[in-house]
Amino acid sequence: MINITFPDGTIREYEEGVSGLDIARSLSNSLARMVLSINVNDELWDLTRPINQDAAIKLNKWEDEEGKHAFWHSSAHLMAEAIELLYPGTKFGIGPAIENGFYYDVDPGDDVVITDGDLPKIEKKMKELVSQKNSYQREEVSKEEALKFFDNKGDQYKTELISELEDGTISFYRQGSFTDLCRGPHLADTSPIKAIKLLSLAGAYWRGDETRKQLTRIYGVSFPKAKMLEEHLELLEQAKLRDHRKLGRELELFTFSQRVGPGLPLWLPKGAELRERLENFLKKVQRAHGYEPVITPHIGQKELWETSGHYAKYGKDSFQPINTPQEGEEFLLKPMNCPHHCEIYKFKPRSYRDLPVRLAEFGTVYRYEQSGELHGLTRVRGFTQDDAHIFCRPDQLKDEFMKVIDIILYIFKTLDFKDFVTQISLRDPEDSEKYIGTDENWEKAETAILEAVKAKGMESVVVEYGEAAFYGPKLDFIVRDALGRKWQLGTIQVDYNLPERFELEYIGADNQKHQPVMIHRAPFGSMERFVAVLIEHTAGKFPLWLTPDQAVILPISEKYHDYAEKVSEFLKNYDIRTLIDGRSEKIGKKIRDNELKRIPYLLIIGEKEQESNTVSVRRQGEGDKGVMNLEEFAAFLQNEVESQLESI
RNA sequence: GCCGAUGUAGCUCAGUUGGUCAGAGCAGCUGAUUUGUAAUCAGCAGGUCGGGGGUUCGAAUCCCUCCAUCGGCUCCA
Repeated sequence: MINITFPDGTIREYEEGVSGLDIARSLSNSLARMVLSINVNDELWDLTRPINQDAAIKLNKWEDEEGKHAFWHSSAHLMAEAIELLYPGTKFGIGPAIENGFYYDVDPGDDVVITDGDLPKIEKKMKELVSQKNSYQREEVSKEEALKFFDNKGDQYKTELISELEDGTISFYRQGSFTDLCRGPHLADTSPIKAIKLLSLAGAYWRGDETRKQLTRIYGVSFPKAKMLEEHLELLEQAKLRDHRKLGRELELFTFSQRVGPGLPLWLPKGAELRERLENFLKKVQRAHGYEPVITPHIGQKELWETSGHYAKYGKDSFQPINTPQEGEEFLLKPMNCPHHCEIYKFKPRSYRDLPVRLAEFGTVYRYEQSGELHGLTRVRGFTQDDAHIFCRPDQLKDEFMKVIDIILYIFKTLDFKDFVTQISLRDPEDSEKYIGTDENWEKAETAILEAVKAKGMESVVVEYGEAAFYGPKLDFIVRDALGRKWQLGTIQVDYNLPERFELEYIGADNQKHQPVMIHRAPFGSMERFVAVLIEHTAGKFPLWLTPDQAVILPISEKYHDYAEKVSEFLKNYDIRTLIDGRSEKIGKKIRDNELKRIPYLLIIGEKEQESNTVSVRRQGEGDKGVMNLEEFAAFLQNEVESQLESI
């Protein structure tokens, strides 16, 4: 007999060789039906794998990540089986469970192309296979056997994977006619997989390497209940309604023009209004934190970026130099603002007493992103960074870094961004070629970030190696869009390299020259990306202080149209933007209902209101706020905006 | 850049196997209506069917090519 310890601490005795499924059955039949995988001493196991010693276990159901993982991983194998039957000779890459479903990378051979239209066929085959209730069987194999098996099959992808594994750690899983190299765990059999949907198809380089073959990646999702699939698909549909590209057009915030060029957004009046409100908000915050605004041109001599090191690294893949009538003269559209700001720092000798110098600019930059990378407003070729560079003494670095963290957290809080991830991006220790600067400088910069983050008590921060900028490590703030894709917004980067390259200095208390440290930072990241994510987070219902049109004026008949115009003009003086409902408006547009719903205030005017120089105020979703004269309303609204900002 | 898909009026979409297939709704314009809030009525106007080539007696429909967009991959200063 062996002792099995449950998560709640209770211990029960079982026969040696008992399986997770046996244990679940011993507790209740319904549990046995719902359980999908098991943790044995914190290792993920199959339910059917025998337990031969005392162990602490946890049974994983659908609700547990580990349960879902096994479910989707098994679904991936099932899909592979279906594909192998439909496309004999297909070779398989990897097929993992992912956050929302699973995929498998397959190589059906050079003459075979799998397209969207084939997905239903594969789906159907999978469902057939499910009904066979094949079990997933684990088998430990030697490296030699494993290599031989896939060599016979001619699957070079699997043999490549196996050759990197250590003998004695290799296992196969079989279900039906399909055998895969796999660590597991898997479901006991296919029967729980009740609902399957293959979602999309994409090319994916083998092992993520651009120089290697591109396999066909098939994405799918599966569920234990048909209803759950329906709900999942419904959720995806809902998310599409919040897509910033759709709302951006509907709300008339921004557009693109093929004639202007891909990735070059055109901000429409309302979008520009929204953006301006955001910029003003940030300017106010920055003023309070000792930042000084600067303005620099959109181009600069190529030499600037040769000095910074950017040209050597990105020159070929950038917008190419601008030539002038002067032979040999070359300018670049600026892909970043740092060199310009460095030159501003150098404008005059700096004393240690002057530091930190914080130079801020909404700087528009141009980067030639790969065509396939462009994405609405989140990835564009011309965008405006809410950029600033802080030049400080080494002893001020940690404190300055922490202050920037405060600003970013404040802004995220203000805009109600709760679901963000913070990530420390360090260099890849294996690949020093990718980075400029000395090891010593990198050490210092990385240590500074780690210390600042620690001092801030940021616990959930993730450390990623190889994600650093080529000139320095950074702390990134990452937010998800409507469809769950991650986008980096705020960023803070520590840089010892540019100060060196630009020979920045200050005179210390010892009357000697010293080199300042530079912090690059952008709380929004870029106005474009930030607005995109903001649109998706708010579904186009912006907070009052940001919303482009804060009130809609409704004259109940044409007679009051002139008065409506007057009200609108009056409120403009208070920075309150209004729309006039067009039903009674001879010239003008009728406001669509869904648009009207997004405007927070409704001002109704009729005879009574016109005579008394007032408006009847309604707040969307809250009802009547009473009759107010125009000054009162302006004050009321401004008050609301203030209190909204203060309550943050 | 790579893989797959898509591209018909400002927007959302119909257009079966190539032969009145250039259509509808919304938006727009012109009249009428004057309404205290999820679509007032009538009429008009809108498109080299993404661009260019080709096949055909005939192409929105088939083929080639370029462009843009979408889903991914790679990239992301």
